[in-house]
Amino acid sequence: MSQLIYDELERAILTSQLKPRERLTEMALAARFGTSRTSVREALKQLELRELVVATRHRGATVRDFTSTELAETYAVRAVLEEMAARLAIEHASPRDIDEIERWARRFEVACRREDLAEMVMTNRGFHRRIVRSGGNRLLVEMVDDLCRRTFLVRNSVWQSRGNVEQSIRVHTEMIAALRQRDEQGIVKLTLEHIAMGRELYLTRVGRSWDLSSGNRRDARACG
Amino acid sequence: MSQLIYDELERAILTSQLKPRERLTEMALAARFGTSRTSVREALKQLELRELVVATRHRGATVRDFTSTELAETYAVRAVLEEMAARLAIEHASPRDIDEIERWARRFEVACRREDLAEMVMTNRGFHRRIVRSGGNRLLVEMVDDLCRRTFLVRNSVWQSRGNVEQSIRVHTEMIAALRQRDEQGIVKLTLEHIAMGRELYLTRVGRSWDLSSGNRRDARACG
DNA sequence: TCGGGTAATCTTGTATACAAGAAAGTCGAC
DNA sequence: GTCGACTTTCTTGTATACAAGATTACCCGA
Repeated sequence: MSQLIYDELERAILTSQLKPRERLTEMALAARFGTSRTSVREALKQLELRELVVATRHRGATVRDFTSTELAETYAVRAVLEEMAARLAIEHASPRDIDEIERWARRFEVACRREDLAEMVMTNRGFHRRIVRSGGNRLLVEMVDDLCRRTFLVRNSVWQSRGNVEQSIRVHTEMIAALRQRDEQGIVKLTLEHIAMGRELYLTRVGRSWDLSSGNRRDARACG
Repeated sequence: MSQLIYDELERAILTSQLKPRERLTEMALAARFGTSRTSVREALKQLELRELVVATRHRGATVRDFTSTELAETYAVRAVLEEMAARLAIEHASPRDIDEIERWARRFEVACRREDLAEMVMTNRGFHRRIVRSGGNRLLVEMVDDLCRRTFLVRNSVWQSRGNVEQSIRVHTEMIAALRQRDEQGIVKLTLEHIAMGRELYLTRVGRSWDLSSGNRRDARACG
């Protein structure tokens, strides 16, 4: 039951139905879900450990908004882990894996044509997660997924630009081709470019709009 | 309050006072800590999300024991992240950082001389965590720490061998020297060797003693 | 002696009650 | 009118009660 509440809240946060800084009080959620505070509490605890909300004593949970520094750190680690995942996928992905990856890419395209933002977020996540999964390291799947969750606020703004959507679709296609050809260098390049696109976007959009005020503008500590 | 219970349980698990497969019932823990089930419940939930225990419906939580495959996955990811951390440390560690790293190394040596296993676990953890922290990426600190937690059962057996203890102390010393000389290749080499040592140990010790029976002996999916 | 079914027990899932502490609103004094 | 202290309200922290399900133990029969 608390898992259902967690899933619903995660979905709401990832699709920006709940926005950063928004407050989530246990009683309000309990009323909304028609349950008691106990289940809500567990769901919030889980959200807190996954860093999607931040809880403060006697003030309740608020949807987390990441600082520029924290996002930079996330992208730096993601780059390293997704590069590893890409290499593993080249080595271990079966034809069936690749077929399924391609299905996710198609679902993403459909969502793009319908301009269904929530579905775009979910299918893009499915696409990338399926690639990592094909590498065979299940821990890596969890870790990359955790990192992707942290970048939700960027992902939502990414796809308000038609150009970025087109580029995402193109990169997906090229990644599938690289997988089929077992082109390790190719997929690593695409993966790193894809992540770099997200990072650039947060620098130009998020960075400029509200994060300069936080005064926390150290370099990203990216690796290499 | 639940945080105190969490800390105590984590410590007990990491130092093998609580062994894998051992059951942790909410009521028993509540009685032991002189509190109610509520706080215990939150602590257990946190342990579960950190993967130190596994909870099954209506049966309670048991200290997790990782399969050979899961440990292999952990070491593979750790290698990649610690390599990143080592490079960042070379680039960003200040002299004060390195001094503090050295202090942790000394505390570890003292613990070794006293053969205080719990203190050895904690100071070794502190040493490595401090290196990662000196790189400046705080997310990376959390992630590496999470991974280290998963290898507790190996770490405890590592240091029952005098030779391994000596080697750990030697590697620590060499890592500090590499940091002072900003020797990137050197520290990467040491880091990867250090992790490989742990992996070899689980293969020879844990792997042979009880995990072959699980029949789950796929390759480690290590990267590169 | 072994197997199956039933009942007792154990353990978690869920709801609620009470307490404490923080935030916010209000009243009064200057 | 504004500042400050006080009171009210809001929200979480903690304990407990009840329900449901799973396991376990036990008993009976073959």
